[in-house]
Amino acid sequence: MNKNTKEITALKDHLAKHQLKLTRQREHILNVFLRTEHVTAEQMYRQLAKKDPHIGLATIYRTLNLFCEAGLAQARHFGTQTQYDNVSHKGHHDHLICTSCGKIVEFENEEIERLQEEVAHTHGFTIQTHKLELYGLCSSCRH
Amino acid sequence: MNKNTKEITALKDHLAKHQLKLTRQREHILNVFLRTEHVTAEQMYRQLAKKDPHIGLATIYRTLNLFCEAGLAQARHFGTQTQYDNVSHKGHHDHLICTSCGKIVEFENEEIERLQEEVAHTHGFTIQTHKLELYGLCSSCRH
DNA sequence: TAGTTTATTGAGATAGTGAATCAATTTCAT
DNA sequence: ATGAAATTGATTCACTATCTCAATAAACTA
Repeated sequence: MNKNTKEITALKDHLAKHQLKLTRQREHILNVFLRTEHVTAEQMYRQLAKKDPHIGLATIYRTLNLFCEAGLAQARHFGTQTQYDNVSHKGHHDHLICTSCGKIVEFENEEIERLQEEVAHTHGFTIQTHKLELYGLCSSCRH
Repeated sequence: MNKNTKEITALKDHLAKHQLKLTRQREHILNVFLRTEHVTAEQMYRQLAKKDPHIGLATIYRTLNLFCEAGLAQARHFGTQTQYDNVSHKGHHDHLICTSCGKIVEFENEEIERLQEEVAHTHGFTIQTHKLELYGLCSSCRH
């Protein structure tokens, strides 16, 4: 336990700044969330529904959105669903997604990030966040 | 007129290859679609609903998906909606999106594309397509 | 600690997007 | 022109995510 101290502190900071409260549910959802890489609200709900007393679906949605605002999670629209990525323990990362088997590989590339800043600057934009997804075939699916 | 000849031909090719038919609706939707950069099915529907006889919403969805399969359009999940981008007259392009006013600026960057290939290669992936979106504030919204 | 204020929760209702259904219609090869 | 096959459009349906609101819980104050 308590590799999560840092994240719980980050959450508490955010809550304090916005006059929000630390609830049993929020803490519970955070603990489960920190153990995953990518998760949908629905998956999270099923994961938590086993416990008793269980947590309502609306609360899962609200809390995952809260995590996004607190910088602990990042929402990613993937097909028809929204995936919430855990970005607390590692910096921002981008994704390589296999269109055949669905495998997701994360990566980071300083040079690409730098070029993004450059592009944004030439168009007068200040970047807040970005999303880069590469779709293709992984080595096993290419045969 | 008929800068669109090329695209209509591309559509006809696709239809022929898949035993599909060229209908008044498909032609009509294509003509309107080619005049736009980004559009949702709903926007397209309202755009076309003025005409008489008007075109059903289901047909819009089906046809925009058809355009994607034919390589004339590209679907992009933006928040809860799906935007269809016109990619017929220009190559693939990426987006700068203002989180305040919603303005979308397109850009292309050879160097970034090259680095993407590089990253994919080191992970054993073969890229089919990609999506790069930079979110931030445009010059007017930054004040 | 008890009391009070304020945010949160959960169950269900609601909104919205996109796809499925199917009878009527249109396309297109013959 | 004819007929097989695809398409259309109105509607229904499935699904995701948000909203509503009474009941509850958190956190501040005395």
